[in-house]
Amino acid sequence: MKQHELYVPLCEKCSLETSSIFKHLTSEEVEMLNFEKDFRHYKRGDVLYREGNRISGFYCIHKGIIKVFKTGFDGKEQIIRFAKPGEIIAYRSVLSNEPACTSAKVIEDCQVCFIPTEILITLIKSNPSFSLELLRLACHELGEANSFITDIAQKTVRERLAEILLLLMNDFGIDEQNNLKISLTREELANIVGTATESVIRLLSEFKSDKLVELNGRKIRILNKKGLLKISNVF
Amino acid sequence: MKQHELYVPLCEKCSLETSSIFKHLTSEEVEMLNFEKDFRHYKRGDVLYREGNRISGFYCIHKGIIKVFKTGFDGKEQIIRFAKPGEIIAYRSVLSNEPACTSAKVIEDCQVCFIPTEILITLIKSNPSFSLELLRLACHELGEANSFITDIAQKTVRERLAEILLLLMNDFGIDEQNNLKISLTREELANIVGTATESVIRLLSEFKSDKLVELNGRKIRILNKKGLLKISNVF
DNA sequence: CGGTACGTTGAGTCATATCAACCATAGTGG
DNA sequence: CCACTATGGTTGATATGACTCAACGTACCG
Repeated sequence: MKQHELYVPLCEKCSLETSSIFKHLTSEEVEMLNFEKDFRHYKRGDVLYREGNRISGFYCIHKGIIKVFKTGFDGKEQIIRFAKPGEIIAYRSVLSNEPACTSAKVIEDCQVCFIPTEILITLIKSNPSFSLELLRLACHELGEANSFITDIAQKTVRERLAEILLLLMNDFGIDEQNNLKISLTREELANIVGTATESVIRLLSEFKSDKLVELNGRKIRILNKKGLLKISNVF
Repeated sequence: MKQHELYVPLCEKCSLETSSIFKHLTSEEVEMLNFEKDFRHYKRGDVLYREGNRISGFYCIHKGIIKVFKTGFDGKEQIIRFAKPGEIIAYRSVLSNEPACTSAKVIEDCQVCFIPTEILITLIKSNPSFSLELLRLACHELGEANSFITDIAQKTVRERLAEILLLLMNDFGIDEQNNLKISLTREELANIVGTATESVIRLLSEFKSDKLVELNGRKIRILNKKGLLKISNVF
């Protein structure tokens, strides 16, 4: 633990790099954040919090990737979103004053800052620009949720899978060989799309036959973006 | 128009009755609202705004019911939520600074107050309690959206229909004969559940055979709440 | 080496969508 | 007043997308 303290990232630097919601804080407020926050490390598979928990603060991702999901009736996960560096999670439960309605699990080893509820409330009360920024964020996420609802309700699994591949490409990028940078199990893919693992596998290999993607274990190389776009019916 | 001015509801009274997000405003702020807002009437079928529009303010419902929906790829509506007296719509687009991602149409004749964007921003900047209230609202809606996503992704149409009936019962209430107070076409029901009109019709008549509901045109009488609850797999 | 987690494929089933026809109702215009 | 049209509701027949179940391969790990 001790040795980590040296590496604790400074919020002022961090927010410059990530253009995060903290960009409008005064230097005193940033200092307070630096002082009050708790820097933590997590490994793939670690759980940050679980549905039903009361949470005493929110998390700002500094490094790594986290999946935020809900557990359905029969125990099946539904992935709601991912959080990557610069993004925050668990603020929803904290602000709506409800127990967490999602769980958060590490996909890629993480470094995160934990910021207690009181600090969040203090900032909201003292800095209107920060409030507005948070509101924008929440409203933006709400818009994305609405689109997702419409997609799941109306599109076929095939369309959704194509769309998700493109979305992952936009959100996490691709390497030099056009491989998706984010690495997910087939089950996780299924849990985003909202389908069975087997269906994802079958559709992926269809996409492969159609020269839309190339598969190497969990590596997915995007060969034909336009083709996927066409299948996904996004406009 | 002139004659309506007499009937313009006062925000101070309104917010007492509906315990709306405006409850923490100062009396000067309420006065400003009263002065700046525009009181409007709409009839069933009227459209308040459409997807893609830039909106110059948000609406607070005083009377009536509005459906908020997205239009999918093939023109099919997906109902995202309803708004009833005391609730506000379109604040999402205004705050996230994006064009509307939904449309809003009147289900039951409406009286609404239209409040310009500037006023909203002014209030957020000047009154932190109001910001917090708005944040709570947005976060709460986000939580509901997340549940809805999980439901649509994982439950059968049958389960969802049962769930929606109960939800409509909670949100809009029932009359003395246990009839749902809200009156929707079969198509609208389908567009909430995310299914085909014919499927809703068939399932409703199954529910009827199973003595769970009684049907009289658009009137739906809830006969067996526990039965529906069991089908819906809500816990 | 056995165990565990993940990936793949095949076969069979079922829920749900689609297509088509038909009825009821109400509003419209000539 | 009647034909006309539009809208909503219902039912039946048929097609099929997607799920489930089951078996098996692969790889990594202690």
